[in-house]
Amino acid sequence: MVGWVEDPETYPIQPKAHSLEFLREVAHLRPRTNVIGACTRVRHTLAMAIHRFFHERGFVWVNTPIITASDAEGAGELFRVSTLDLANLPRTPDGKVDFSQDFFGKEAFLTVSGQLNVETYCQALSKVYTFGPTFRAENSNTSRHLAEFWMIEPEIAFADLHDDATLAEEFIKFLIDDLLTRRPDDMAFFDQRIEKGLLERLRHVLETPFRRLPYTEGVAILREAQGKGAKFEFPVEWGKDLQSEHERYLTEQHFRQPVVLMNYPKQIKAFYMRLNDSGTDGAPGDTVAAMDVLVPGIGEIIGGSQREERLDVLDRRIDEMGLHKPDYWWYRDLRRYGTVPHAGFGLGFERLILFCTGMQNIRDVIPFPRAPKQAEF
RNA sequence: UCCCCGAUAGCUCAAUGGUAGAGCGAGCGGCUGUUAACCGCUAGGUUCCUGGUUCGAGUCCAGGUCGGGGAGCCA
Repeated sequence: MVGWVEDPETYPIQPKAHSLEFLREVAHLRPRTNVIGACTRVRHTLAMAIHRFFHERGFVWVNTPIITASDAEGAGELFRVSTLDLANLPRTPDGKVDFSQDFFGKEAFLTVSGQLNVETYCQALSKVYTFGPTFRAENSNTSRHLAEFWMIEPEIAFADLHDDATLAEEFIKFLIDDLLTRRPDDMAFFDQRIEKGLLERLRHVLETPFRRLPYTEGVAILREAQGKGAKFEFPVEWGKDLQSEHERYLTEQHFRQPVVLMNYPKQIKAFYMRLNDSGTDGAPGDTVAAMDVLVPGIGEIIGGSQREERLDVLDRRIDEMGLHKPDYWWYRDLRRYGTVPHAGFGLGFERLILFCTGMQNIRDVIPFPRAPKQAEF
């Protein structure tokens, strides 16, 4: 140890319990505390395990770009990347900002997902994944959202939705098992101080097969539960997305185990998800091969799908959703020049850490959280 | 962005509209084979900001800022 605390009167970290809220305000000093230290080691261990899981199975890590010119998924607000002088913006004749004079010669943003990019490498290398930072400019003020977070997105060729679900289940179980084996000290700490019963919860996930069921059946179960007196704030109706309370009822009350919900109504899912045959799983309307993995205590932790490989169907979906087809020219090319069925999913790294540690606030499991009005350190 | 709650000493929190306190921490001294120990003394405050009501505001009112919980969006 070098040096002394120059003024003990003002040194904020004391030999006593501090609130996590307070420690967030001293993010440059909080790594010296036991909780943040444990979170940081667990984060590292999980990151290593993620790479090992994929590497051992022949996946190739693809570094997708952080700066992108396409709002690929249409998912969420984007952070703009620009070198234009904000005080003196170049204008086109009709008064709009002239982005042709910007650094990239067009509008550019921070990525919201590496998925569309990683699909291009999936078409060549079969088993690939991304693991890197992702950005959402949404004004989300919750304990589960960050403006900058890390995401894991595997993509596998010659695979359908069930292959995807199997990969997701093996992935989650591998990570939990690896973490319990390599960090028993930190995990005992979390079990004792952060969430009583954490180890039991994780072992239960490890030992229980994930329950797969169609969205349509999930809706039926929820409506039946309502008939028996279960109260939900939001209505349960086929064709609407399930609310957090519905997802948590299924995984925490009804099944008491991880649940993979599959085959959602097409109108609530993204354009690139593969259209199912009409009536799949007895659905009253058209569905797509999408899945959400729900776990007790967190709710949705993984979202994935089989991708639409048929160009004519893909084009119809792009039109239906009012998207601008020319923006997706290279994504469509993947179908024009030979393609294979493929599938993948996305997992928020910090949400995984919450799930594995019992920590409550996502801002405590990333070293320097970025959120609305928060970028101090 | 919406709903609810909050902001007072370094930290965690008290304070019927009437002199701002405690515990912990800190400094000094004492005691003690201590383990988040004990005793005494001392220092430490623009009560988040702006405005308003009032003889008088930490307290009541309005607006704002920031934080927490929940929701939406989603990962």
